[in-house]
Amino acid sequence: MSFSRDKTEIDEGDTVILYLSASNMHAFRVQPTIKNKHGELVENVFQTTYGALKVASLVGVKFGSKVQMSRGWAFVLQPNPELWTLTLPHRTQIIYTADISLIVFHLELRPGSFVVESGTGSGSLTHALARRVGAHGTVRTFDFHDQRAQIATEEFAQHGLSNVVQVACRDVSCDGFGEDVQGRADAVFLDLPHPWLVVHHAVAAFKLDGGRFASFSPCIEQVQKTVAALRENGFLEVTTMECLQREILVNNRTLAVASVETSDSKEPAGRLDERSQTVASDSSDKLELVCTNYQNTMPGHTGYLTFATLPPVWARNISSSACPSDPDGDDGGSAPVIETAGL
Amino acid sequence: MEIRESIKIGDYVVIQKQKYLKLHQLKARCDVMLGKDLVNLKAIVGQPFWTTFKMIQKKKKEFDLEVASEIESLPEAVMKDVQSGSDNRNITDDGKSQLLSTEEIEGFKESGLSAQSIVGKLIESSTTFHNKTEYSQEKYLKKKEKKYFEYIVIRKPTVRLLAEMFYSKDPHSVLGLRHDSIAQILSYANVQNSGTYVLFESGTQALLGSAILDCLDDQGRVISITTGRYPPKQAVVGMNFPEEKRAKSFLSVTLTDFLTSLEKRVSEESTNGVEEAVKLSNGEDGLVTQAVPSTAAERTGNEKATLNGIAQNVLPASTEDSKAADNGLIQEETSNSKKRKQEPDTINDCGTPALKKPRWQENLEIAKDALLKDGADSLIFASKEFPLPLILKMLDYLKPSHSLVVYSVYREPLVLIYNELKKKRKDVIGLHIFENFLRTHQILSDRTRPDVMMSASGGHILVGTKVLSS
RNA sequence: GCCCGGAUAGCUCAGUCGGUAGAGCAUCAAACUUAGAGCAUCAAAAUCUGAGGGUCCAGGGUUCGAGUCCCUGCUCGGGCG
Repeated sequence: MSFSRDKTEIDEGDTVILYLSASNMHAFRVQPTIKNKHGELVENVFQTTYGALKVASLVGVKFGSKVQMSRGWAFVLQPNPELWTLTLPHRTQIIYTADISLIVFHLELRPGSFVVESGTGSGSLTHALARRVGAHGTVRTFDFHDQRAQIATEEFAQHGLSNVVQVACRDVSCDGFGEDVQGRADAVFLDLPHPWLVVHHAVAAFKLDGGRFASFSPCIEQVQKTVAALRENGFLEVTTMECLQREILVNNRTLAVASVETSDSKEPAGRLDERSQTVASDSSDKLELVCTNYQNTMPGHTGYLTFATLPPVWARNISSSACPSDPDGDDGGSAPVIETAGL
Repeated sequence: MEIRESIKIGDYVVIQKQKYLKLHQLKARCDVMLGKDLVNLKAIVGQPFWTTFKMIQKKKKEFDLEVASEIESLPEAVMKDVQSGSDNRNITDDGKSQLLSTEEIEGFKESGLSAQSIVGKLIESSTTFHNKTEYSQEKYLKKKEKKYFEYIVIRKPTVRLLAEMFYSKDPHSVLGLRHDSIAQILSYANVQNSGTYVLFESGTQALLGSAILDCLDDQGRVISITTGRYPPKQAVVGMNFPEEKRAKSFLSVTLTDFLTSLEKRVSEESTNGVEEAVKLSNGEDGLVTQAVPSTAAERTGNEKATLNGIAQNVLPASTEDSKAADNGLIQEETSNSKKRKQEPDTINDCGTPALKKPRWQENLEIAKDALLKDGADSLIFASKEFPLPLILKMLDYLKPSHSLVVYSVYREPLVLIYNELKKKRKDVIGLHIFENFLRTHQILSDRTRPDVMMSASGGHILVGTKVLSS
C-alpha cells in the first residue's frame, strides 16, 4: 500500500524513500529484520553516508518526517512514481520522468482505462501508468524475460498495485498480447527492440473504438519501420518527437565589480603593495547575484517517442487525411499550425 | 465494446481539417468559420464522433457538410501514370511555370470543381511538374492538398487535442504551456484519481484545471483559485465533462474569498482552542484589513490588490508569528457574508428563493473544509501573476511528503521563488527547476530528419516536496 | 563480521542549499619591496598577481538502448554489531 494517497504514516512492509539530499536518495522496505548471507534473521540496520538507521524505528513515523541517524539526519518520504523512478533497482535501462510524462499524457489515459505495455523492463513507466488509470483501471504488462517479470510482479505487490497491474511473461513479438487482452485496450505502449513486428498485435488488442498508441525507441531506424507499420495498419496522427529535460541550477554568487577608479580618485595609498590589491578584496565593490546555469552534462538522447491514434473500427477504412497520418510533413514554417508537438 | 457516441446540440466538438483544429460548441444555428470559409454544421448532429465529412460548396466561401464514405488521397489520385525527373538541373524559378492565371484558377474554385480536378488542371498546365523528382512532386501535391482540401473530421475533445489547439493557435493564450510541460506538471504533482488538488491558474484558459479534472474520478477534486469571478474556463467547458462531475470535482473559488474564508476559519479555531489538522504558521492580517467588497464585480476588481497585499506582508518578514485577525474586521466580514447569502445567485440565477446557497459559496465551504480537514495533496501554480505570496501561504495546507509544482513561462520568477523557499522555508526540500527541449521529427522513407521548425520554449517548472520541519 | 560512501592534475583535497571543469600544495612566469654582488647585468628573501597541468581506479557483466545500471578486485574513509 506504499503508494496509496490516503497513507500518512509508515507501516511495516511499506516501501519508503530516505531523502539525504536531492542527489542522495534510497528506497527500501520497512522490515525490522532481514536475512543475512547465512539465512539468519538479523536486525535491519540501513547504512548511509550519514550513519545508520534502525529500520524498525520508522514504523508509525509520519511521511515527511525528519529522522535522526547515527551521524546526521534525513527525511523519510512516501514513494511516488517520480521518486521511484529515481531510486528503483535497475534491471534494464529505464524510462525517466520527462519521457514518462509525455507518454502518459499522449496515451490519453483516464480513471478506469485499460492500458497494455511491453516490455515491463524495470517497471519505471508502469508505476506512472498505474497511477493514472487508478484502482478501477487495468495495466497489463508483458516482458519476455521471466526473471524480470517475476521481480516486477513482486514489486507491484509490495507497492499495493497488484489489483491494477498484471504482469505476464510473454514474447509479444511472436505471440501477440493474448486473447484475454484482445479488444479491451484503450492504449498500447511498446518499448521493444522490434516494435514494428507488434503493431498488428496492438491493433487486435485495441477496443473497437480504437485508442492511442505510443512507442519508445532509441534508434531512428526502429522508428522508420514502426511508423511504416503504423500507417499500413490504419493509424492516424502519427508523430515522432524527443524530449530532453534540462535542470536549471541556481547559485547565489558574489562578483567583484571592475573598478574604474584612478589613483587620484582613491584614498591616498599608504604603501605600494596596497595598490596592487585586486578589486575583489575591496568590500565596497561587490555584487551579489542570483545566478543560473545548466548542469555540465546531461543526457543528449534518450529515445524517440512515436505516438499514433487508431480510429474506431468503422472509421478506419476511410483513409482520413483530414486527420493526417504523416508526421509533420515538411517545413513547419509554412504550415498553418505545427501540428505535432511542435506544439 | 464499441460505443458510437453521437453528437448532440450543446456538445463541444473539435473540428479537424488536416492539421487545423478548432473547438466549437454545437448550437441549433450551427454555422462556423473555418479559416475564411463559412461551414454549416447541421449534418454532424446525430453522427458519431470520428465521422469524416466532405465540404460541399454552396456559394463562394460557403459550405455544407456531407458524410464522406471515402476520401481520395490527392497524391494517389493524381500521381497515376505520371513521370518524374531525376534532378532539378532543368528547372529554373522564373515564376512562369504555371500557365494558368490567378483569375482562371479562382474561376475553377467558384465553379465548384473538385480539388482533384483543379489540381489535375494545375499539373496539366505546369511546364515543370513532369521534370520534378518524385519527392518534389509529392511535396508539391501536399502543398496543393493543404490548399484545396475539402474534408473535415469531427473529434471528441480531449485534453491533448485542446492543448495542441490552444498552443498552435497562439502559445501566449495558454502562457506558453506546451503539452510536455502540462504532462510533467501532472506527473510532479502526483495527480491520482482521488485527492484534493489546489490549483492557482490564470492566463491559461483553465487548461491545467481541465487536465487535472480529466485525471479525477468522483473521489477527487480541484480547488481552482482564480483572480476573477468569471475566469476564462474554455478548456474545462470544452471537455464536455458531465455537469455532476464539474459541480462536484471542480471547485472554482476566487482568491480573495478563499483566503478570507481560510483566515476566518483559522482564527475562529485558534480562539476556540480547537486543534487544527493543518497548522497555519503565518497569519497575515493584511488580508483581512482589506475592505471586503460586497459585490462580485467589486471583488473581481480587487483581486490583484489582494495578491500585492500579501506580497508586502509576506516578502519582508514571513517568520513573524501568527496574530489572529482583528475581531472587528472578522465581524465585518461575517456580516458581509450574510449579506451575500441574501443576494440572488449570480450564476444559477433562476429566481430561486434566497435560502439556496449560490454555487460559489458552496464551493468555498467545501474547498475550505477539505483543506482544513485533510490538507492538499498537491499545490499547482501557473499564473500570469507572481505567485510567491500565495505559495508561502498555501504551503501550510500542503500535506507532508506531497508536492509543490510551479509553472512559469519565464525562468526568473521561478528562480526568485526557489531562492525564497530555500532561505525562508525549512519545510520544503528537493527543489528543482526544469525546462524542456522538445523536438519533432519527419519520418519518411529516405527523408527522415528533425522538423525544420521547433518550439523554442515550453516554459519552466519548479518542483519541491513539503516535509515536517520540526 | 556485515553495511554505506569515495577514487580524474606531479601530490593532496572538495560541504545534507542538487557546490567534482572547483581548488590548495608544488612548478613556472611577471610585478613590486628589501638586502647583496656586479657595472647597464647577476642573484637571495618576502609579498602579490598570473600561467601551465583534467577526460574520471582496474577488470568483468547487464540493458534493443547507459553521461542517472550491476558485480568483483585494489585502495581510502565512515557506520553498525
